[in-house]
Amino acid sequence: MRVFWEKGYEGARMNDLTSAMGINRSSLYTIFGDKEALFHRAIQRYKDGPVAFVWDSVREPTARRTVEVLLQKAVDLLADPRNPRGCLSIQGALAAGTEAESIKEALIAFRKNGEATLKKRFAQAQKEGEISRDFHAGDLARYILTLLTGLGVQGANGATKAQLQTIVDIALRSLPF
Amino acid sequence: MRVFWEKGYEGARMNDLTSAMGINRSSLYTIFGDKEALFHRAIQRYKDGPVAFVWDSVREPTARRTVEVLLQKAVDLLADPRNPRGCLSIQGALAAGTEAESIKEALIAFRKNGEATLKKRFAQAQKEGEISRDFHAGDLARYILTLLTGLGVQGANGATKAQLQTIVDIALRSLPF
DNA sequence: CAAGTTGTGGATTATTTGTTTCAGAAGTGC
DNA sequence: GCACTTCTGAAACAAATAATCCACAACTTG
Repeated sequence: MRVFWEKGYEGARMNDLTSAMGINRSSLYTIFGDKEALFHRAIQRYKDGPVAFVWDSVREPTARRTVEVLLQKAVDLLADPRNPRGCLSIQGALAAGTEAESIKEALIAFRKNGEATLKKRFAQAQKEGEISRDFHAGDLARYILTLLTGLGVQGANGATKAQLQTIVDIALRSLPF
Repeated sequence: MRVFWEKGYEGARMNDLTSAMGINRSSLYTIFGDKEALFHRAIQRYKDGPVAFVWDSVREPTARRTVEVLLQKAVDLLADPRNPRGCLSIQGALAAGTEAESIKEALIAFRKNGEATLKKRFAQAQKEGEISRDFHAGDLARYILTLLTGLGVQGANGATKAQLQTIVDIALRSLPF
């Protein structure tokens, strides 16, 4: 997961993967099948681990709090020096070679999944009266996800934690609802 | 430019490039040198053409108007069916293979350039009293650029023009200044 | 038309990629 | 201690890559 996170799908060479895992090339193939299968496992691990907060955040008592937690944890993740820079779902999507189309689709689906989860949370907030019904819940979700992915690219560019924090502060101060 | 835009740096094979340009492989090498040199020419063309509006927008009479024009033209560009999806500077940057480091740096520099231009515009707006001095001009520029790159990823994901438009509408309605 | 420049196609090189194979070492369970 | 599974290391493979070379055609220019 960490290697794919750092180098993207095509950027990660089998040598990088085996040496990072501390196992032999032969073993890797008998255990995981091939590179693509391994990558899908890595995405799953990424979703269950480092970015689980995206799916957890919707359990906050208010939609506003959800967004606050979401963006704050994104800053923490992106600025943690123990992690590769940026976001696996963006870093990996570059897989542009026509053959890697399925990789790209898996990552887009991954992001759409997060978007849908957020949309549901906003719809609930509208039922509860926290958010005006003038908005479409899906639009709000897409807006927040745009901020989130933009933040990911900024992190990959080498933005400092303070800079990421300021971006989030500005975004939160001017939340549309 | 169009091929790199669509497939990224490593995703673009020499065959794609020669057939898109309608010239021979030999000719390409004698004219441009190698793939990397060609890519730098493509970036320049991208900056002078499709995304020139980023550097033009700062000439709008107000900072608010600058941001409005910037984001609006981004939507137009990303939704134009004649263009590849997404943004060359993002699509290409994920070229992560260690050898392509110089490519990544060139694209980061490209984006930082846009950020600096925007920062200058915001600083001027502060001098003129349009924007409160409570902000740092650089922070605002980074915030807008975060939105812009996020928009680029949304476009690459296949968002429709209406969806992109709505994101921008929300962002503009809740501009921090 | 003739001389010289420029582009062409095809073959070729060296390198790198993901993947497979296989004999043998290391470990495990009875 | 012996059968059996699991892992290892190294070699090898086919495919694809960027890049080079060269003889020949096409064109431009005087």
